[in-house]
Amino acid sequence: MMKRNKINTNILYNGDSAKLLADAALFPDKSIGLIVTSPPYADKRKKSYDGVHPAKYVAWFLPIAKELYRVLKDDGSFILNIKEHPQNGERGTYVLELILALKKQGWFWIEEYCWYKKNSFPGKWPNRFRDSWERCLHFTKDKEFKMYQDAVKVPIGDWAAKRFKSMSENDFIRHISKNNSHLGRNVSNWLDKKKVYPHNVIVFEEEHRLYLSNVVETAVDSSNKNHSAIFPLELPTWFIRLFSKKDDVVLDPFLGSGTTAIAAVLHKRKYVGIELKEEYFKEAKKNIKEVQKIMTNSESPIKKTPVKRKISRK
Amino acid sequence: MMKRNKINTNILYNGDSAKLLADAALFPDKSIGLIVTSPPYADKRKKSYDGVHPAKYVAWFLPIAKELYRVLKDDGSFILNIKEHPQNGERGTYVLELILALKKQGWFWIEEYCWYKKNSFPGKWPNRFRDSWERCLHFTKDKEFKMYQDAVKVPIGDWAAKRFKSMSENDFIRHISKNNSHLGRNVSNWLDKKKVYPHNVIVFEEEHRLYLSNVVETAVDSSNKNHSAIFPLELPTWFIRLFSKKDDVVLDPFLGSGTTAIAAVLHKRKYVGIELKEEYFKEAKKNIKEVQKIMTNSESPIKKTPVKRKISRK
DNA sequence: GTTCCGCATGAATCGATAG
DNA sequence: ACTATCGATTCATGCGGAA
Repeated sequence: MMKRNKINTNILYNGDSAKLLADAALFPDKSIGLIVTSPPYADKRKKSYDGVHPAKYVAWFLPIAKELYRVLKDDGSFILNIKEHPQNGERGTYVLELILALKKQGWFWIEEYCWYKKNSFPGKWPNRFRDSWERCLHFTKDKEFKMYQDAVKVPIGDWAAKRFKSMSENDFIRHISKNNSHLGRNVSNWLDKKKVYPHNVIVFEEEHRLYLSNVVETAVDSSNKNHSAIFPLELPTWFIRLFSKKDDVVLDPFLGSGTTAIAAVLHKRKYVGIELKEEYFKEAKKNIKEVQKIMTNSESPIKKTPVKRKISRK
Repeated sequence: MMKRNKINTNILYNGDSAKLLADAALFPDKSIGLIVTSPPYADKRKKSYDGVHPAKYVAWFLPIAKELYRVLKDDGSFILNIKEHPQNGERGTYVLELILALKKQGWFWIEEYCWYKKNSFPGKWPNRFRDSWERCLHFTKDKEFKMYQDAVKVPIGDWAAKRFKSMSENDFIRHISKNNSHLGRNVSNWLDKKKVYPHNVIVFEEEHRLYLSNVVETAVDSSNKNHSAIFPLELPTWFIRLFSKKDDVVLDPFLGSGTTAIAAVLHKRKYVGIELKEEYFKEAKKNIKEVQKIMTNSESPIKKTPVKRKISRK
């Protein structure tokens, strides 16, 4: 029988994903429960990241995906956040080609979640509107996989979330019970109980906001600020809740400044991160350390109500 | 010089799109300004429509697309509303393959709009959530094409958030007590405020609702009710406003019960529709006739405020 | 302690200009 | 002709200061 190494967790590697992942001593077979990543997009951010030419994108990604397949547990999931940019006025096709290629590699393309980003970059062009959504592609090795749907249930939504967004829940209940007798006090129960499953369009409304203690917020903020890719904490959080449980190992082979790992730590998952650029690597390390410190001190740094900030966000 | 026939407009054909479109006497080159359609999806709705096997979908669609290319004006647009269904637990790839194949045919893939359907079909599955979005693929023949962005501008910002922020508590209470008209007093001011360009996620909120006179509503309702593909009037309307102007010719080669044509008539565009099933063809004809009748009687049957309904919507 | 208004800014894109 | 750079365009959000 083959001897299987145990994977080192809660660790960051500064290096090339393709090479590091290929090292079975570092990354044993089937040692990862969930992969969540947002790789560098093709031909973008040349200055701050290593741009990959669109025509070579699939070829560049496939060897990495092959190792991801190897290291993922059979019932694990691989979430790929990506969106093709316009090139010469039309959308590039490399993401479509990548999906087809990954399937040939053995992956099942279970689902395409739509991440609807309401605050997309402004701008105006003669041929298109602002790009306000990205693909979150869900791949698995097996058609049977772990999915913890209850972990991402949301308040019933439309009503409360949309129309009374700016009010806290308590204010909301107070107003209702004061002014509208036919809804009465049950609203409180109703709000607590009435949680529903989300759908495959992911929108981070007020109810998804994570309110963190100051230190964590600062760490997260700085992770978002200096990395050119905005990957809000809420996004990996959602998938970590949905596709992993406590103590599972979460891998991000393009960690950036650490958002996926931070989300993992906050949810008591183990993380493994890889980042090529030393600058981001160092920052990720620093940010994660901050969050870990909090986690050892407090049981639950995730608040459901805003925490007064001491430190300016600047 | 080649003699060019003029296309007959405001007409429906009961027959096969591939064959009818190939008839250059009926459909001269470059005679159509905009194509909006939601073709039968692969392998679905077998009972009510002609299902196409997923593996044969691209091959089935390409000859049609070739004729669409021929009949479309050089500065026109082709909007394809489609979404692959899960098959054996994973998403099918035929839509991806179709995009790639259409590009080979000469089409430019300008954009993929995401139609976010908030009230998606209910259901619960172990491996996926409810499917709440569909692709609206935008193809053109040329990188220069007509786009009337001002025609689809929307009131600024996100509804509820801004609205309630600027309302006094009194307004808010009155608002609640009014209950189901979410429009309090101040909101009318608010609605008149600045309009902004939308983005590439299409959500039909309250402000997009089209309030129609009773007869039109009845026609539209019945068109939606009996056709198995739910294609709300708002969807073709949005694209018709965005990519065509008055008197342009709008084609839907899979007309169903007439929604695209109804939207065209309501906006004083000319329509051409093709529908294979006689049942839908007849219904479309009836529905469109109703709407046309209204249009000759009234200048603008599109109301911005609700019209009292005489007939229950069920 | 609140709410409100103003302002900076962010995974952008196109077209023109320059090399 | 082809690539590189720059300016113009645009809006949701969160923060800071004022009322």
